[in-house]
Parts: sequence; structure tokens; C-alpha cells
Amino acid sequence: MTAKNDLGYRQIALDLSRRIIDGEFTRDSVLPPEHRLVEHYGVARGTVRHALAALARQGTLSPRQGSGWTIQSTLQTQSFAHLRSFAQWAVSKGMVPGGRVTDTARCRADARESRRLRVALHDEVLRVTRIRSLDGRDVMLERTTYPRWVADAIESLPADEPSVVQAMHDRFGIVTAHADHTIDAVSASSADSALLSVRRSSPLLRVLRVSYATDGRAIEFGDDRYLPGTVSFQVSTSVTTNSLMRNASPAD
Amino acid sequence: MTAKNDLGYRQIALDLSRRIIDGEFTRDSVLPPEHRLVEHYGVARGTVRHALAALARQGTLSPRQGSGWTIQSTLQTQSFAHLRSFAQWAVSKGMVPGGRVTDTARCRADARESRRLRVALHDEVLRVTRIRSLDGRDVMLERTTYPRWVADAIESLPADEPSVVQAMHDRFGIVTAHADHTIDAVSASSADSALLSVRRSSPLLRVLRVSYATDGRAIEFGDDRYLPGTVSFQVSTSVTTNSLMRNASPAD
DNA sequence: TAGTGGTCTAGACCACCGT
DNA sequence: CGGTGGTCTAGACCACTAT
Repeated sequence: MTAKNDLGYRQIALDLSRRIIDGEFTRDSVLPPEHRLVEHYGVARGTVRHALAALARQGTLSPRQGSGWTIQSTLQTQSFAHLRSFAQWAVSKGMVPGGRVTDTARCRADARESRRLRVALHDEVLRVTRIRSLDGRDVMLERTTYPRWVADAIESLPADEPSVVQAMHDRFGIVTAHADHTIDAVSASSADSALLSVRRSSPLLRVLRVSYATDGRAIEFGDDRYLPGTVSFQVSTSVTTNSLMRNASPAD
Repeated sequence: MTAKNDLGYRQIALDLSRRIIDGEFTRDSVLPPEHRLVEHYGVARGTVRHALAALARQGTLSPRQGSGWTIQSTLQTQSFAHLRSFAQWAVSKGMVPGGRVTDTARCRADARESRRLRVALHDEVLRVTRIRSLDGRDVMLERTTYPRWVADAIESLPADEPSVVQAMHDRFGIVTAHADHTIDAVSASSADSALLSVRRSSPLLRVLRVSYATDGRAIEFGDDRYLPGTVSFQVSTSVTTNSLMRNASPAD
């Protein structure tokens, strides 16, 4: 876009987000003043402000009266306010998600998998390793274990399926109703470092993730490792919604 | 209030909030339609909507197109501080929190601080560095910047004050109403490594944290760096309840 | 269909920032 | 001082919900 074609604060927010990601505006720089954005997009000032406010809530921008809107972060943040898959989240941020499977194997569940997936120890499970990318750049290494009841569906998907969650929903009617995430930091293992092209023992942001179907069965157990500086997670708390928990035991 | 005296979306939001707390509107009931609130407060619809949107962001209200604004929660203040404060969280987990100030300095706000705290660039701020421990073991390095309006209160606290949040509340009536957290992973800087006794460039879990008072002013901007394996963050999300749920089970 | 919220317009005035 | 964001007005039309 970047033109004045259509309208809508959502599209404008998406376009601005896109332009920030593309480097048209850099961190700590100031956005063009509102009246210029109004010209550019051909909408009323209120609409532009609606878009800017949305980006501010998401941590991308920050206004200062009398000065302008400065770019807070060019990082993309995942908010837990919405339960989204990697691909759906990427699309909502105006980026192109990618993925490729590097390894897949039928195995017997180890202790950790049996605990998280609530299947019997040594039950058959499917382990899949994927590299996930944003706009063509690898940003995350995902190791997911699926219980037997979803394994066949997963194996039938193409290796470069961009959105596994979407495909599971569309093709098999398997819906994620609930998910638990545990976040911590780890050193890259030698396997990690090879797949993500980073030095061994460099820091990675790890998200352990278990998602559940509407009937409560676990759909998958994932260990996602993000390159630092590419993705961060954001939690907004208020008196009424407590969405964040600290946990003292090691994440596993 | 509850009258149509003055104006301003903040006052309207505050008034609605108070009326909800006072029980005039109960949980799961529906607010009067916007046009009636417009009459009641004697302002334009945009102003009413601005106030409603603010309450919605706090989790108090939730709109449904075609229906109305339903009251999501009538809860307020108390339990909140318990989850937000490092010290109180530790106590609730049966651990003994500790802390010591290693550095404190009055400075001029740099670009990042002025952005996050919404104070002018080069405004005077107070920077405090603390080491925080659990059961006598150092687990976290905390660098916090306070704006001028809280700096004096902070400086009056003893260096080993275990719970800053608690003290601010009890002694000065400064209450945290809302907070944003951004979580990612970083390499330990040389300063980090010295203070936390880890190798340089080893992974740390970083939490950037801005907390706000009830009137919306920023109370503090913090950069907390946790040793991996000591603390993790857990988030539980579900599709049906847009607001997030707490999960009391341990990470493992 | 009537009533609700969702979005948008085209102005206006004020408060704050920098020079 | 001129330029910026912050707030407000008084309309308008659309999309969705209930009946």
C-alpha cells in the first residue's frame, strides 16, 4: 500500500507497521506528523489517530505532546491477549510467515512428553522439528510433539505448510481452545546452533507451549526457541486481569 | 459526580468506574446505551466512547456490537499488588525474598527512559540498581528508573527494603494500577556478569516493565534480568474467555 | 425492524514542545 | 512563535443483534 487508496484505521495501522518493519522508519526516529499522514492516507485525522493509538497499545509507538510519535520498537511483540498461532500472528503484523520441516519421527513418549501431553509413557508420539521464518528470515526453531490422535493429520500436511494451526482447523476440524505458555531463556545447544546459525551457547528465548482442544485433550507440546532481537512477548496487566505468573521452578 | 457537570473522558471513565464499584451496575449486566450516557454526561458521543474504550482496556468493560457494553469485572485494587511485586510473589511461594541496592543516582532521562516514562528528555530521574534474591540466592538484577515525582519517596526507603511496591503503597499511598511487561532474552553484558556472577554473554531472561498509577502516570520503568533456570513466566490463555486466566499449577 | 455499537468526517480549541 | 499531539463536537453511515 503506502498509497492513499482505500481507508480504515486497521489498514493504516497495518501499513504503518509494515513500513516500520521495512525500515522506512527506524527506532527512536519520529513518524511524520499526523496532518501529513492525513494527507498521505486521505482520511480524517481521527482515523489516523485511531490507527496510531492501536500501534501505541501494542508497544510500537509512543506519543509525546508537542513532539511527535516516536518509534518505540521495531521488534514485533506477541501479545497474549489473543491466542494466535505463529503464522496468524505474523500475518496480523503484516509479515509473511514461513516454515519448513527439518525432521519428523515417530517415537515413544519420554517422561516430559507424557506429562505434558497426558499420554502414557512410551505411547507413540510424533516429533516434528521446524524452522520458522518471518519475511524470509529464520527466527525460530520449533520442536513439537503430537499425540497419536493428531499424528496422522500432521503427517499429511506439506513440509512447508505456513500455518499448521490453520490447516488443522480447516482440514480436520481440530481447534485450539486453550494453551499454556512458559517462557524462559536458555543457551543454544549444539543442535540449536546448527539449525539457527548462531554460536553455541548464545541466548535464546524459549517458550514451552501446550495447546488443548475443546474437549480438553492435548493437541501438541512445543518447545519454541526464538533468536533474541526478533520477537518478544508482551503482557499487559491491570487490577482486574492477571495474565502473568512467575514461576520459581525451572521451566522443565 | 454522576451529574452532568464538567467534562473530560477521564472523569467520565472514573465516574463510571466508581458507579460500577458502588454496585450501581453489577457484573454481567449491561451499561446504559451510549446515547444515554451522552445525555447523562452532556458530552459528545466520541468522548463517551473514549471513556468506555479506556475502561475496556483495563478489563472492566467489554463491548458487543448490536448489544451493549457489559460489565466484565467489578473487582478492584487489593489483590493486584500481590502478584506484581517480586517480594510478595516470593512470599506467596514460600520463599524468602531479599534485595540490596548496589547503586543509586540522580540522572537526566535518556531517550529510552523519556519514552517509557513519558517525561521530557533530560528531565531528572532516579536510577536504582538492585540485586534480588530468593532464599539467599541471587536470581535477578533489577535496574529501575523512577520519575521525579516518586524519586524522593524511593530514596527514603532503606537499601534492603524487601518490598518496594508494598512500601510505596503503605507509606506513600502510591498504588500500581496497571503494568506492561515485555519479555525477551539477552546476553549478559559485562556489568551484568559481574553483578550476577555469571559468564559474560551467558543468557538472561529480560523483562522490561513499566507500571502506572491509577491516574495513568508512569511510576517506574524497569529492566529486570533473571538467571535462567531460576524463574520463568507462565501464561495461560483460552479462546472463550478473552481475558486471560491464572494457572496455579507449577510450570513443570 | 428498531436499537445497538463501529467507524468516519471536518472541523475546532487547547496544552505542550522546540527554536 | 509555529508546529505538534490531546481533546472535543455534531453530525453521518454502516454492521450487527434482538425481536
